[in-house]
Amino acid sequence: MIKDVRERIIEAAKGRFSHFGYGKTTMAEVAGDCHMSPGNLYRFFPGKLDIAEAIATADYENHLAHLRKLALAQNRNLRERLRDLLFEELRRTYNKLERDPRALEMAQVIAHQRPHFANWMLANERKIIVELMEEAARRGEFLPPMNKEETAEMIQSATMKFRYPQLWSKLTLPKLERELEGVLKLLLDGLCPRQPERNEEHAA
Amino acid sequence: MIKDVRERIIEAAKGRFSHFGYGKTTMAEVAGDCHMSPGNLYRFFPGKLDIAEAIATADYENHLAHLRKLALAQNRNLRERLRDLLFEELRRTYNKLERDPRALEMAQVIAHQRPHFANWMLANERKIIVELMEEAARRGEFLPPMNKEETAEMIQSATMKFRYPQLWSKLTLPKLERELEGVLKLLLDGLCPRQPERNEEHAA
DNA sequence: GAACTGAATATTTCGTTGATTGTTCAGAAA
DNA sequence: TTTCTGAACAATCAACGAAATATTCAGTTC
Repeated sequence: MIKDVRERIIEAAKGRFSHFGYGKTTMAEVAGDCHMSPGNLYRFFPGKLDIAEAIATADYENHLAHLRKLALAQNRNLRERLRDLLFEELRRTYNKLERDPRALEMAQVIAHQRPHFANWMLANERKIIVELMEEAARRGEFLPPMNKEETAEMIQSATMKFRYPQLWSKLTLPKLERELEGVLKLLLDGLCPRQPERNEEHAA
Repeated sequence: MIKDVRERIIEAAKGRFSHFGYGKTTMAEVAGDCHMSPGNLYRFFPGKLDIAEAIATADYENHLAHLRKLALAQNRNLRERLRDLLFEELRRTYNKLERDPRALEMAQVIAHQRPHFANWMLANERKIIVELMEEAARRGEFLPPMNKEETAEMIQSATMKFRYPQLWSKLTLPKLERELEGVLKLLLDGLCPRQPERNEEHAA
């Protein structure tokens, strides 16, 4: 049962990080779990943070595949698929933190030290939203003429609150879901019907 | 020229806070500026943080009055007034931070030590959005049947990103405005026309 | 007695130091 | 040659005493 060394390191680190937290885990411990010296870890990863990033990346890519399935589900229409997508993201974040509060520490460390990581996640999800809309167009579901990339960006903007646990301030999952439901309804249906705009001088 | 003592304290503190920052300002200095002893400050404020809160409150109530004017402007319709409102909030936050980076420190201290303060601000603005919609209904502008309180909450949810500079990550004001413009358009017009929903089992 | 002082006290912040831990690398092991 | 070790080094952290500062209050002033 010889696993790839890199994989063994990741497994060991995953166990330590989720048991004791990122900060309280030492490279020596991870190395010890793998029956190797600390120095040897650096042949496989540039540093401790990169181990955490590898763990997060693998986990996230899993999630991403799941999201893509929801976004392209055959038996559901545009609204339903967008809803499934956004709800799933919210639930995953919420449940992960609920089950394992130490996940928050890792998320924060990575977000702080590797700002590009959060951007990369957002870009991935935006791509899925675009695919979702393209698929809808292909199926003949009605969509107003629009720039799909831009629309996806706006959908993300409008649902930003549900991606940052720091903004949730004690709200329970049901309350968050109710709120997301409301935002989504507004995004899909609009507050008021289209009407001729008088002019556009404000945005300059 | 005898000003109310409380007012003089606030003025002195405002000067110190915006010059040197909240953390670098001592009660002794504020007292000195008012030609009084540190102890005397406590006859007018329970503590240092309360002086900061008083400053923020006064400043914010000013802003609020301005927002209300925009929200109820006679010569503009629902869309335009909502737009004016949300843009003004964004611009105010952006400009305040741009002009005076020390404002961020105060905002953060207050938000952290007095969580109710941020909630109070949100509630005030929500109230204005409700008034805006009620006024629109009164003027005969079309609005779909809906709970106005709840709709206002959702509008706030969807524009949360524009209230938290920490989420802006280097975006310039024009870029933020473009983004708010897009979100607003989506909120008002909707992504796709209403259609019968098949069922509602997801939210459970 | 109401307004205020300023020294005393309680709390927080700060800088230093020792210990811990991340990282490197010269060389051993295979 | 490739893989790995472990001691050396550098960066970070935690503890703790000292200084700074917020807050209190017995007493003074008017």
